[in-house]
Amino acid sequence: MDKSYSPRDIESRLYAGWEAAGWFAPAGDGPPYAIVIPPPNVTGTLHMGHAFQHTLMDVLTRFHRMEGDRTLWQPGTDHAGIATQMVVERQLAADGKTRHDLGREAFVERVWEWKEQSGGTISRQMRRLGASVDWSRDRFTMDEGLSAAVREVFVRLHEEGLIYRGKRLVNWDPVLHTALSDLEVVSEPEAGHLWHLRYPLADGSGHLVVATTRPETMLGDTAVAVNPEDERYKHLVGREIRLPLTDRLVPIVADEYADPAFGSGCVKITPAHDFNDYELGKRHGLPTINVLTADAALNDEVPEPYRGLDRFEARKRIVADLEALGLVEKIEPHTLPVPRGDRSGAVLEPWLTDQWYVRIAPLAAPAIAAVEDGRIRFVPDNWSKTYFQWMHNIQDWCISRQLWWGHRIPAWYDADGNVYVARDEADAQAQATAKHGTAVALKQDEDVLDTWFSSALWPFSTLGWPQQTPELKTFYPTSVLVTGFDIIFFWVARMIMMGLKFADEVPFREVYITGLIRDEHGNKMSKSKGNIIDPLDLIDGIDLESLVAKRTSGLMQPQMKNAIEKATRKQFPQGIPAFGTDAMRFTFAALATMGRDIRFDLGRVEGYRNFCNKLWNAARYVLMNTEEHIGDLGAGPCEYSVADRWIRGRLGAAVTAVRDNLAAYRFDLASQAMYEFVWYEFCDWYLELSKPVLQAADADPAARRGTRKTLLEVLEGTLRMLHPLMPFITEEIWQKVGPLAGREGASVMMQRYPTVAEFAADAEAERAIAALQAVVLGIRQIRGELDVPHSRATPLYVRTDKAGDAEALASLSSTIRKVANLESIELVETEAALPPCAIAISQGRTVLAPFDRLVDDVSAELARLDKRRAKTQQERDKAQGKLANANFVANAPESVVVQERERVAEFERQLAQLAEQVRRLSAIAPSATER
RNA sequence: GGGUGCUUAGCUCAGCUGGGAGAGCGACGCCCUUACAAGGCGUAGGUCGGGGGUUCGAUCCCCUCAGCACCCACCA
Repeated sequence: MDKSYSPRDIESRLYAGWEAAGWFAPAGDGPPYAIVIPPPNVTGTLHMGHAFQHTLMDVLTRFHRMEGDRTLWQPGTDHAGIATQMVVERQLAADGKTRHDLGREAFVERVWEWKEQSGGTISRQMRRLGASVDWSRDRFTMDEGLSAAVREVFVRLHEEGLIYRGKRLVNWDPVLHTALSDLEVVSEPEAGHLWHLRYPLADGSGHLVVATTRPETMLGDTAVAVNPEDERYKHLVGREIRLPLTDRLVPIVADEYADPAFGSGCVKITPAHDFNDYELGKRHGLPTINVLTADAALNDEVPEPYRGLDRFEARKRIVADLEALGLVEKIEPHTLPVPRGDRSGAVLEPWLTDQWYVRIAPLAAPAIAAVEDGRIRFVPDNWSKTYFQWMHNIQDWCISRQLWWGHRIPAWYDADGNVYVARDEADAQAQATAKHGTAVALKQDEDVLDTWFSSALWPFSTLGWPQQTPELKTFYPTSVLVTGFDIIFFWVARMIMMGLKFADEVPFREVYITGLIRDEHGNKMSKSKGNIIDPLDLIDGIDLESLVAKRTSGLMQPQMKNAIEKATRKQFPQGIPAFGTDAMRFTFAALATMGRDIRFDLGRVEGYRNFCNKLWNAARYVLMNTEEHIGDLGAGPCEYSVADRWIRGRLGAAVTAVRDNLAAYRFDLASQAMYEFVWYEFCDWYLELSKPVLQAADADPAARRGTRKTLLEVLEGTLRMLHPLMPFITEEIWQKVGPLAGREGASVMMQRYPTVAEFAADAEAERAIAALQAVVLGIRQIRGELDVPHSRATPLYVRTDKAGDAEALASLSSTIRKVANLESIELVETEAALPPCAIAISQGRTVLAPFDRLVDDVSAELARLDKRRAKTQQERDKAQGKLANANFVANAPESVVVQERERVAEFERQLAQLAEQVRRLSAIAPSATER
């Protein structure tokens, strides 16, 4: 093995082997365990959020596979309607073309081509992550099977009256030319104005002042509203306004919607272009006058001079014209929420169009109940509140999109405008023929469905629904969904509704909501901020120039380039080193704390890269000490030392901790348990304790065999424990260690996950090693604080009050001497007869080393002792203070009081010892004490 | 307006049902001890955001204030 771990050479080789062997597919007859992947955009690339979530899903998948579960991680991709269509349209735009130049059929063909061309990227990247998805079951939302599921659901919902078509006000994107659902609207406050306009009364007796942020919509006004309780205007209700710039007379209506405290208390009402006005218009039977085109320019409903003007152009013109007429009272600056499309960024318009909707309340009720009664559990639980809040206020879902890329709505129209919803055209034709008594020409609806419509079916459509496939029976409901909070409404809620409706069961038992990966300053990672880190660059590394180029190319706002370049050069002066997949995965797991966003810290990755290296070198040590002796292992009896028995038990404890934490989705604590066991117990202690046995010339062969066996078995068990988090390095090492440890099988990934039964605790060994550790830590502390090198050997005296220490230390004395570099170790009853010593005190034990063997000057030791004294005194005073409180003694549980008393006694003992020590040392160096 | 988080060491974060404040990175000192300098050993550093309450006892429970972040709603 090489001296340091280099992930590059091994990772892709190992993955290819696993995949070729078919080990990612569900196997065996254990209990089913299934996760469906949140399908990434088929034309997308992997970002940090994917890498994070995929890591966690893979940890769960690999763990359950090793448990013997029939484990399926279902992969697939999403057609991502708008996003994908936009990409291809942008490509066309580069050639100066639009999709209309190609026509629908050719355009869709072109998108399929792009999908074929770029669709493999995300799969390749997932392979680099080690994701053990069952590629043989890879699905795409526009596969024929999944498309059939979409049509089936649409038709059934329509049959039940849960899908309807209607002319309603929708969020219209005038750039993309499509309707959007409420969820696709992002409203941010933006600076604007409030125009106070004078609307003359029809009888010429004066005017009302209305305040508006959208003066251009006035041409579509059909009323002015005042509050019914507003004394100022009560008498005007029912009278009319002469709408400026038009000839129209509009009524003054009374409605609660008008807030007397806002502006003048009068509101202009434009039912065709405002959601609130639309509702008000319905209440009052007002006409709706649509004054906008699909491009959000003024249409022919408005007076001639304004026709064809863009909405913002029209705004200027109308305000100017009103000003000329003396009808503008004042203009105030005003901050208002501006609705924009989440993809296009265009300012949206409420616009009257025919759209398809899902009547959602009947679907929402059972979905709410499923979470309320615990059939679905959110982790962390507080996300269920978010879910409930949205579900209780849910609005009908606009599912039609005026796009070309997506599932075409399965509805056909005849010449009379009758609609036939059907699974296919033949069925629609049959319906039409029945109605008309003869075959008629039909035309399919031009619209496609919202991408999330097909995503909502993902947990069962990928398993073959509506066929009752064996996979569906086995793996539905799936075990857990791992996803981000940002798509709880878009996706999670809708899967629950559709799953309950069509698969008769919840789609998953648990929903683990991950935090969002942010940069080191807590900012969202985004291309435009230039703070993106490509997960593959963490794995393979990247030099500074390439990183800068990557971050500054293709920017939407080129003026950001310099700032981004500067920040990047400052943050990564050396670029990013190659950390390897396992280090990155371990980092994600370690950062996966509950309910919190994650600031991605490169320092952590480096730390876990070092951890990989540590494991690698520990394995080197084990192999160096066992490989040549493998034949001897079975050649005679084995004798297991205290340390051997201890480390087995410690591994068992770590396994328990990992299992418990994985069950609770505490990936952070699971990774911590792994880290601490490997580094602090296995490497720092056990490997050191094994050296005296293996290296001493006179060691007992049986003891050597015991230690060699333990090294192999504990390392092998450790590799299995680590494998779900660090698949590559564990596999690489296991290929050598597994067979030596007597394991059969071709891969660690197909081994059983370790159990506590394999690595049982040994209380006696724990006690003995605790004594050993106390002694070793004592002399280390003395040497460390006195700046004495480890190489300076010394005799050591130990005084102990702990039962069993004497035997333990006696039996371990040669080991301790070697590990701590001691000339001798001797148990003493009293310190009186000892030479002047440096001292280290721990609970119940005192370690002493003749200080003249360590340092020349006693003052250093006296300074040490004084620091210790101050610290100990502080602790004692604190404990004593508690006991001085009569209420504490009276009310606290007996055990707590006893514990506190014992602490005081222990501190007193230590203080006395320190004082005695000072006295003795001062005797040889009086000058030092008189300082 | 409604809701949800967060505030603990210089930085990034743990801290389970209230009883002696932890880790990683960074800092400092010593050590090239034949698995590992991507290492070993040791040390320093915190009034747990402020205030109040409950309690014998609060980082933890309650109230309140401040700051930060996010989600939903959207008074023209």
